[in-house]
Amino acid sequence: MCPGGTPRAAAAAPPEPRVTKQRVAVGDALDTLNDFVTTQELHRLMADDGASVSLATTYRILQSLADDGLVDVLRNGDGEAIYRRCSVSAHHHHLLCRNCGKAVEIEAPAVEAWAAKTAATHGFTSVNHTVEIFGICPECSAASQPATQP
Amino acid sequence: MCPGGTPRAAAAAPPEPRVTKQRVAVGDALDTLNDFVTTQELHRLMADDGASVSLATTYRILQSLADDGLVDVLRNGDGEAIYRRCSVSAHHHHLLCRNCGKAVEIEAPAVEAWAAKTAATHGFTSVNHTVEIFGICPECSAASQPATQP
DNA sequence: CGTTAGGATGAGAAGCATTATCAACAAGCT
DNA sequence: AGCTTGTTGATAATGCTTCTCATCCTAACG
Repeated sequence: MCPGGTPRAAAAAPPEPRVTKQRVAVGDALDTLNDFVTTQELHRLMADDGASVSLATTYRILQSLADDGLVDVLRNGDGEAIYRRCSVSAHHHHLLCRNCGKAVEIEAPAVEAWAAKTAATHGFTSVNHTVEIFGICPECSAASQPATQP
Repeated sequence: MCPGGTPRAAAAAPPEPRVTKQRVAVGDALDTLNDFVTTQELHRLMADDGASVSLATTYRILQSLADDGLVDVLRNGDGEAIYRRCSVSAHHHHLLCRNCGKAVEIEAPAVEAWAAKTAATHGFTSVNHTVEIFGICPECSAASQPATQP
């Protein structure tokens, strides 16, 4: 996820993207969110908010932000890419509610170490890993089990 | 992945799928493989092998097998579903080569425990998790780094 | 401050994986 | 053998993501 997987040789000049209103709109929209969203969801949110950014551009900008490590990317159960601006830039993982999308950032140094050690044991290099936990958060759990018929 | 997320009430009779030649073909094809494949890849492999199973059916059968926990499913970096018949039926994870697709099955009781504890701490229920490690295996690593210019 | 070059955008088409549809077929049972 | 019902195959449909290209706008320059 966050870790840079872009071994771009330090040769070409850093092509900084231009500051356009669309880029700002996407950035603002991400700032108002605490949960992961798909590109399409973010696009609709911006449309509802008055900002008009085309879907194609939304895809482009989110991808660009992800490449630069400015947002976290992971995949939901359906294989769709979901994005979120995370508060911590360090490597971390998530505990996600399958129902409402609520996300909790978690850190697990022990897991990091385990992953690195396991990979090394098998001789793997250029390693990265995905560790995500999906479940039902307390609120959704309470809401969806109001009456349990026998 | 493997864990059954199908809280199907124990009421309906167990609808065992019929033994058709297509199902057998998919099973055989999976047995000859040691690595994860996409549905499309498996479909082409079977076609090359003389077995003619339609693409739609391949999708159906793989999904069915996955539902029954007979094969492992996970997502590659592109979000595509990839399948593999695993030797151990217990819950486990994988160390995957990004280059050649080689997969190593790994077990991590400590990680399981950590995931369960973390979820419980935040009050999450119906929890499952994904833990996959991607990297470059020793062989690919050696092959792609023949000469290291200073 | 006006001009300019090239990256960025928008709208729609295109690409691709996956799923749905539905008539024809065949596995398993009596 | 005959019947019932789950399966299959071919194709259409769906939906996410990427590509194309004419137009627009940012950033830099004169």
